[in-house]
Amino acid sequence: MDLSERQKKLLAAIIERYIATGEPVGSKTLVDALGMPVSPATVRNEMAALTAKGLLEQPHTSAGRIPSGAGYRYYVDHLMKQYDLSPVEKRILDAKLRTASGDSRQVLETAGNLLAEMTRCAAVSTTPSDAAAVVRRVELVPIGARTAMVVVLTSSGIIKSRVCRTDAEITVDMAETFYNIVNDNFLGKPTAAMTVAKIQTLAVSLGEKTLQMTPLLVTLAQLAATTEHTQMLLEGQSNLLGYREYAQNAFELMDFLRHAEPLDRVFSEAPHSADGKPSVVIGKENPYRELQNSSMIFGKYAIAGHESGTIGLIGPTRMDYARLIPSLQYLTEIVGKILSDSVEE
Amino acid sequence: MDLSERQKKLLAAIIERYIATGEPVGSKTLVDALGMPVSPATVRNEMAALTAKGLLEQPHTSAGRIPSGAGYRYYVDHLMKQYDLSPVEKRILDAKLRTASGDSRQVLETAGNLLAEMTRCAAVSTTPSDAAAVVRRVELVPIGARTAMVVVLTSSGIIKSRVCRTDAEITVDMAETFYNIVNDNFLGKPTAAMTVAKIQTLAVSLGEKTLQMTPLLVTLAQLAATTEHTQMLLEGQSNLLGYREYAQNAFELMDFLRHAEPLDRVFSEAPHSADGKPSVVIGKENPYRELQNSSMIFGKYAIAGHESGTIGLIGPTRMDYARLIPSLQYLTEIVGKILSDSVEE
DNA sequence: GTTAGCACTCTAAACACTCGAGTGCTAATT
DNA sequence: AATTAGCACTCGAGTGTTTAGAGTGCTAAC
Repeated sequence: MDLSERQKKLLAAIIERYIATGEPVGSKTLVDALGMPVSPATVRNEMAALTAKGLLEQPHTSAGRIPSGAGYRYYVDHLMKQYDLSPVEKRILDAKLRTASGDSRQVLETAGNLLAEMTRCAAVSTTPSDAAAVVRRVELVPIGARTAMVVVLTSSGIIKSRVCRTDAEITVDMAETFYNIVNDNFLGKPTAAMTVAKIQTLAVSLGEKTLQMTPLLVTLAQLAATTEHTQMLLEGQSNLLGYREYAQNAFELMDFLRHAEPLDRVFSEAPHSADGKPSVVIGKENPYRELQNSSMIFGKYAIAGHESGTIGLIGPTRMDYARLIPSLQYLTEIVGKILSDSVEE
Repeated sequence: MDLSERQKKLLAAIIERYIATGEPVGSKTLVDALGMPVSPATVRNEMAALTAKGLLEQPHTSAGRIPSGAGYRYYVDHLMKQYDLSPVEKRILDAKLRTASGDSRQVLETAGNLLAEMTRCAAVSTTPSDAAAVVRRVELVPIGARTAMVVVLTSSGIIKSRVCRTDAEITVDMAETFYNIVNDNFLGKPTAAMTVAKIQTLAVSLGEKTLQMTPLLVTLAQLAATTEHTQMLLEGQSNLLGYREYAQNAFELMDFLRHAEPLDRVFSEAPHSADGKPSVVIGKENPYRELQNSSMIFGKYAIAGHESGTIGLIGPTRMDYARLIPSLQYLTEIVGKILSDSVEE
């Protein structure tokens, strides 16, 4: 698909104007607003050509043009000039995220909130996960006579903890047995191996002594499960209501977003550029019907060098790609950096 | 306000029908649907009487009646027959909540989700808090050479933890100093006393040795802060989009809900019945304009006997009070019970 | 006290009409 | 050969009018 220089300029102008206003762009408006050194008629001819190539669409005969999916795609791939965040904005983001640091979920939550606020889109993110992770450390923190906190640390730096209540009192002896069981059976093994089933067979084979501590072990298994099963976080969905294009089917989309599971699949199925650049999925390119008049931008964040989770944006197809892509990219970077901090080098 | 038996019956019928259909109820429809042993004309007379008393309203002269705020209020206070959850439903709720147990936030989140799902309303909840809480225990869990997890337990049973990274290596000696500082200064004191400012003056007075551990102490202060500042959780806001009455101003309401702070105030300001029954705020009774065509039902849950947080429902004024009130009540009870489990007796 | 009957009211839907932004084509201009 | 002015045409959004129907209030009869 080759376009003349003028066509490129025009296409970019049309798309940018449509993104800004949300209304079909007509030839006259375009010439007036952009001060192009040509007449509306010329512009009309070019627009007809671009329409023929499938880059523009006409809602009806006597309306202006709006970009087609292919139009956006061409724009994103070839025309768009990305607008990076200013150093000041970056510093503000940094600061806000740092204060949330500590719990990965909280970092992602604030990241999502910031992103939603900045972009007026819905922000989605998945908590870190690493299927190949290995159990690196388990700790039992006494809280009360019959309550303890179980802490798991994996090789990929994920830390999870949960409070657990046992039927019997937790003695030093019992804690020791717990550590022994853990050391013998789970340390250095993949988290996936630490299942409830495995623990039950273990409890049987070890006999009476372990009976009182099954709650502890079960909690451990549950924690292991959460390190694998990634959670989805969704922020700022209400932003979408501000856009004309969602006036009718807002409910459908929101309902879709609320059921995290398919979204999770969207991310893993979608093509993602290898080089750390965010991926863009535009309108109909999307496999799910509910998302076909939306676009998504998403990128992976890496903890200690491993791609661990995704942060994404969902908004109308006429989103401001030129600004949002760099914003998202910066955020994935900084989130990765912050989350890596809790992993030992 | 005294009504005849027939008027009561009629009012209840009108409200219930309006709740179900969302459309103004006319005299004929009412007689047909309810098989009342009177004619539409009689019903009309009674309706006129109820309108005169301010319990019903007419959108326009030739439409049916809809309940007024006062009408709902009368219904909720005097007419409504509450529908409890069935034992089966209760058991299902129980089970689902139990699996989330461990982290109070997670319990509330699932509770909110379940509530939203069941009621098709938005569910709000606040994490437990207790201003009078005292620091009962602090633990430092080693994670790596320079990473540790700080755990705080308060007298009201709130447990919070966060991972912290220090500049220097964490030695046994250092941990001991940390415990000493904590024991001497914070244990048994209110969480509110454990502020960053306090910690800084402390660090100065104790000199060099504590310098390396300020990150740990700061984390501690942050944790203390989170035990006081309650968080708001909001689930199922998209449910609201399903109702006709929110067609236009959905955005306004959602935006209001998203900014948790005022909602927090709503809960604390609103009158709450003393006896553990949920409170109901109907339409215009609400102090905030954005909520004035919504109703709220909310109740407090208690951890170990102390009222600790709120769970609430927000929906259109024509919500199904008869079912939602008992559902909410049951949920506050069970959430309180589950959260109390992690507190020692 | 209840009910049938009837005139009255108001909304929502259907329809006709106008206005204007925008188009595509053709012929003139550079 | 590319550009542009001119012009007839299209279509949607907005406006006024009409009509059907649901629902009401009132009166007089039961």
